[in-house]
Amino acid sequence: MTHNTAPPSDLTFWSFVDYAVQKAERELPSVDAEAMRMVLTLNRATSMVIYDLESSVHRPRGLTWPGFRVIFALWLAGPMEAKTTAEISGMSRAALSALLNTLERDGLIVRERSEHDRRALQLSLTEAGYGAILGGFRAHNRRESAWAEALEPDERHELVRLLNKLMAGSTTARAKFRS
Amino acid sequence: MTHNTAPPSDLTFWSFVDYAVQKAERELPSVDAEAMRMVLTLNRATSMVIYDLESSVHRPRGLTWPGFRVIFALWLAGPMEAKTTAEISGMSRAALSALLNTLERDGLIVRERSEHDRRALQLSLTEAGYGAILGGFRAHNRRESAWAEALEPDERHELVRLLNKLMAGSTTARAKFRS
DNA sequence: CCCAATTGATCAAACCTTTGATGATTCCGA
DNA sequence: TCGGAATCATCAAAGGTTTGATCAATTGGG
Repeated sequence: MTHNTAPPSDLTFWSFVDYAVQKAERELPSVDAEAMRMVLTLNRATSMVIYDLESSVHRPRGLTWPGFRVIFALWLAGPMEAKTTAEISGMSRAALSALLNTLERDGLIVRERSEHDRRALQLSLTEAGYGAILGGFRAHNRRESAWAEALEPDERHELVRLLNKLMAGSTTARAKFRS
Repeated sequence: MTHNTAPPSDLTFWSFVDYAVQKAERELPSVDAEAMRMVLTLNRATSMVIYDLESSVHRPRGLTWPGFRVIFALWLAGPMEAKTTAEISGMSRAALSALLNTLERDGLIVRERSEHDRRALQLSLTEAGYGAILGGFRAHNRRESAWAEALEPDERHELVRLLNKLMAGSTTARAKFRS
């Protein structure tokens, strides 16, 4: 990889993946270019979707994306232990702890000590929490629909299948998981 | 959606998407369940991959994931204006500004005023910056390979195609973009 | 029964991100 | 040419994330 290559003048968000993969392939013969392309593309597509959902739906309603995920999980699955909430919403216990401070301060959730294990925390939504999710989720799902329309129904299924297969492979890949 | 449903006792990271989609479909007939499943799955798969890359490759080497992305872009495309760096690495100009403070303090990049436009900032890697990326990228790409092995080659291509089609649809979806 | 190991939660420090405001430069039309 | 508008970067405040440490409650082997 040369040190002082000038960037192509038309380098843009859309062209960067192709540019990066081609250049890496050219200059580093040992690189796994297809894997690189897959991870780059996956990362970009997801951050576009999430940024859109967060900035157009949730922030205007006073929720962050992580905050929404937690309220959403509690809405769907009902009151549960904080440990479970952390696991199913894909965050560490420490991150949830910090996030709960905001949600509790805003009156959306309630923290209670569990009865059978006084170390554990029981989480539940307040009425305000239900209110926050009721309006928010419809708008959220409408935007999900708008995104999904880019694909044909069978393409959506195939995308989900491939993503699930990718995740299932994490065991083989010996991936590191959130603790 | 009932208020006090008890969560199934076996609710886990892996079962949550199915559980959420089925329950939402059952209780909210108007929901677009397939769109919901697609976005949930996309989000999970990506955060697993990124978490693994960041925690197993980059943090042990002293880089965060956003830090890696910026160094990576500068390594591939050479010195460029900060505005371009922000765009191709998918972050806002303000976020890059904050990130550059860390990278500059750690001696990985150099900030210089552009000559033809004294508002603009020219970014380039230091020798330490090159050093950081050289070792890091190989380890990074090896983990990308490990993830990619979960799919057959044609499945990888199909996944990339579908993700690109999804992103291309963002115009139709009138998605909100990072400014 | 008791103490060491484990588990659940929080804290602390460092970092990155968002939105909105502020300053400095440059551009462009009257 | 002059002055308002657009552009580039940074700052400020509020939030969420990470890793590693700390503290309390519970569990289990001797």
